[in-house]
Amino acid sequence: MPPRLARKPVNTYHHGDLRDALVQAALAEAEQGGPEAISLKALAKQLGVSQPAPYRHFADREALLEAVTAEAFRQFNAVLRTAVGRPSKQSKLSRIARATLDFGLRRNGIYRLMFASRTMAAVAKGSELSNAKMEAFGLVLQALGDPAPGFLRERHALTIWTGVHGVVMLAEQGLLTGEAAQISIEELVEDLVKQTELALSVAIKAAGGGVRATG
Amino acid sequence: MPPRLARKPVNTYHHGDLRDALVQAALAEAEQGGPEAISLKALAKQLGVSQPAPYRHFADREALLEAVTAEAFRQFNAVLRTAVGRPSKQSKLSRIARATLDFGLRRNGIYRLMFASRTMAAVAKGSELSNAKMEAFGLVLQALGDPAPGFLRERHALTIWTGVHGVVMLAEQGLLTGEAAQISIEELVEDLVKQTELALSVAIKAAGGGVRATG
DNA sequence: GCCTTGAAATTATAGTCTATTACATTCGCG
DNA sequence: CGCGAATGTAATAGACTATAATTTCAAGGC
Repeated sequence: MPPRLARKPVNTYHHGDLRDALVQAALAEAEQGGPEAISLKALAKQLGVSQPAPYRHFADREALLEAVTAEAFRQFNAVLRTAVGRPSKQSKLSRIARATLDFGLRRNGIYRLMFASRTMAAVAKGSELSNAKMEAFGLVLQALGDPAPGFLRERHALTIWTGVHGVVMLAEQGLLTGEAAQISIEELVEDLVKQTELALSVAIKAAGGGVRATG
Repeated sequence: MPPRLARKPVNTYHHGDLRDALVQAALAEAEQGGPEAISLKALAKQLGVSQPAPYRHFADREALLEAVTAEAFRQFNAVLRTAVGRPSKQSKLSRIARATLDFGLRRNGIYRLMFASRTMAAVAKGSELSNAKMEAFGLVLQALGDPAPGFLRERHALTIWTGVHGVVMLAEQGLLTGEAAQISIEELVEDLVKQTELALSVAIKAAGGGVRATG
């Protein structure tokens, strides 16, 4: 008397949802060992299918990596949205910077998949992946708040984003620990945020006293 | 009448300097396709030796990558030293930031080898590689000039370094081009430099008006 | 000058991974 | 029900890392 499973008909020839299972399993692998830890063969074995089965769903390893990266961006964006939405005494910019830092350090394998692998470079815009990427940037833009004119906001969004990105990557390399850095990573990011906010306010004033929110 | 070659006895069973040849050839490969483009087998073929020959000189692929990375850092440091030393109207900080950006974009495969691969993570300090890495940071520190007390210099050296690093990595991902960025990469770095210099001068004043150079 | 010795290569081979081809099975729609 | 598309398997080829056993060569002691 096999319990009627609404989905996932166990013990069938067909897996049921191999494509999604592959993406999820690969994401778990990447979380541990980064992009290079993803092996189609190992994933197939782990999921109990034959070794070439994944090729039914992905043209090659790169195609799987792309799908995994898109999923990673979706999770990242969810984290950013939470950070932006949560009420706090800190500025939105500070919250989003901290959230990015946290994600980048805790889930570094995935972070590297997203930002430091060759996979992203060859991606067509308009693709699932490209869109997810753009959304992430949009969230940072949004975090800078309304008071600045568009081009200033963008400029400073880029500054903060690249800064945090650099902190994450160098921290993972061990370049920010040990005797080289008496300053903590968190302090460094906080510095970054303050610098950006300072520079933004200066720029706004310079742009002519009474600039209003432009959207 | 074969021309007497001081070294490199062509056509001998022993290559002569396979180790160094491997490092140089691997560096060339990495320059094109990044760390993952380095294949011991391909290098052996290219250099005209048998496939396992490289293992006489490197325990495994990772050991070669480490040696290559060390060499890459030596070249990078030479570039930085040149940038610092060259007389210019721009600040040292600006020059070193631009030099890093230029290196990171032009020789991105190598840059990724140095800063965005897993190789660096497991490196013992005191090693050839670790030392080369530390020297690079020292040069950035030095670029911030004398007027700041040590801890402030370090703080801002980290800020500028992480910022430029982030710009390079995101630019390579295509995240700073297209409609997303109406600002040029060079402008972004210049912004970064100015922000850092501004923040540093503010910090120095805050630290108590008449702070002298402390070395 | 020979002869030992060790470094630096070589051939042979095992094992992992990506990827393709040809064949088998199942789902689902008419 | 039955047929075609989707999804899976088995078999196989080819690239790469790595190890083991063997061969070549240069060089120094006697």
